Amino acid sequence: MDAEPRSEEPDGEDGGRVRLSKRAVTDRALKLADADGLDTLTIRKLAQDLGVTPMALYWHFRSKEDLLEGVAERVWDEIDVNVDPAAPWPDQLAGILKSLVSVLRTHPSAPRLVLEHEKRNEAALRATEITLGILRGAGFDPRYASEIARSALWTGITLVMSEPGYHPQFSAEEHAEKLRRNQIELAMLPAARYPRLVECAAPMTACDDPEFHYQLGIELFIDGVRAAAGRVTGGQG
Amino acid sequence: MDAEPRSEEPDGEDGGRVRLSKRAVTDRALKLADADGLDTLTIRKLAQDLGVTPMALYWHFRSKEDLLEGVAERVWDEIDVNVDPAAPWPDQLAGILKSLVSVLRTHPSAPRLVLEHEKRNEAALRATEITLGILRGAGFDPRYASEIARSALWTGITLVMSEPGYHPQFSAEEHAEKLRRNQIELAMLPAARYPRLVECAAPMTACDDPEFHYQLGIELFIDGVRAAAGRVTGGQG
DNA sequence: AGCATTACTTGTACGGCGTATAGTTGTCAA
DNA sequence: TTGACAACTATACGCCGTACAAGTAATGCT
Repeated sequence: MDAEPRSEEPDGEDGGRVRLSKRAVTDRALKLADADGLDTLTIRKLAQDLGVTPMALYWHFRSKEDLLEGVAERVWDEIDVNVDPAAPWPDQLAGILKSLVSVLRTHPSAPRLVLEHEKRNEAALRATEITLGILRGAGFDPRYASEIARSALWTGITLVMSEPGYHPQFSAEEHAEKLRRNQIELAMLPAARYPRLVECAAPMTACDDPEFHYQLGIELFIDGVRAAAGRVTGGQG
Repeated sequence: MDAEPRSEEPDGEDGGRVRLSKRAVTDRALKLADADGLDTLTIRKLAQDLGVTPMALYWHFRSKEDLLEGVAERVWDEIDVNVDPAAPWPDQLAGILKSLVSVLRTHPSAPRLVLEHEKRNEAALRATEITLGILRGAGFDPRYASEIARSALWTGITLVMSEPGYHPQFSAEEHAEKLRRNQIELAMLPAARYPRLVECAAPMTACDDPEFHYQLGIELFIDGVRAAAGRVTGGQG
């Protein structure tokens, strides 16, 4: 069940047949998912890409679900949870969030992977532990700390997914086309009934400045937590 | 393409054959999805449930995607966007959010439906218009208003999806079992390395008081927006 | 009344999916 | 040389969405 090859050094030669490994498979899977979209990733396609039979993957993984969990774990691994423990807690919290967001942004498929395959793994546990530590240090009790830690994770995920025009499955041209149509669609709405939508047609659909989007999103969250802290703790725990 | 039966009154008799309609199909689809989980909903199953051949549904919908969009629209329709225009804007915003959350909570499949099928429809447009109106009234410029309106929608969706133990596809018993295992798993972690997780094992996994979850989530968001308002507007626009 | 048209529904089939099961090969210790 | 075992292949099954074509009941026109 848990078998893994003990041959440590498969070479990089393209010609020579290379044994598969869990890592090799998840790497390739993530690359394919990022390139073509998560739900066009099939076992058969991945196997072909790796030059093996579909069933070969089932030696390394129990199921497709198991495989995707492996990919999600790979993503978690990339998240850097080191923060300056001397900094004020809101800055520490923001630091973790930024780190999360930056990883999710580099892998278009990552948000859905993390969202849909929430099996616990080492890296995820460590990130949660650190986040909880920051919040407990800020004076929140376990109940609040848990709620807010969960909220932080979801904030990071949805920040990336809600970036206007986030549609990993589409090419750049399709994407631009979609944007144009959406903008026109909104702008052409009857201004009498939808004055705000017409007025906001551009910023509702486009995202000329992603940094604004992410900075505002993180600020919104941190300020919310800060307000909660003021309400339920004695101040700077 | 846009055909719809004009016979207005299919009776409620179980014995008599009743013509299908877009509404009848989406109703049944939502009911099935809520009961058994969104991704066990197949065209064949839905058709059997309605007592017709799978292909019968393709008279009313171009594709499964089209059908699901119809279901999502149905969900949007249920959201009540009436708020007291005399109330302070944070209360108005919270009102909309609560209405959104309450609908999503009554339909376990709704969050994913709304999230994954974001085609614009009448009801969604109206909700967005009103939200934008509140934010513009609060003094936010179109860019901020757009960002925050989007953020409000995502906050509502993720609030419901992040309620501990939200797993619509599982039965009550499976659900309880899962919770128990998760809690034990966390509580049994090495306390030296994961002190916070061990300490928060219960509130991280269970949700004895859903109201706390939702109230805190909404507060977090509203307070964040309030802080942003203080920063970028001249106060209570 | 007769008939074409429209509105639905069925029947059949195709290609693709995840994966169960069983068989084949390469590697290496004894 | 042999045999055990890890790593993979071959084949097949039962799902899925849906294209295509044929069938049937109700409706509107003459």
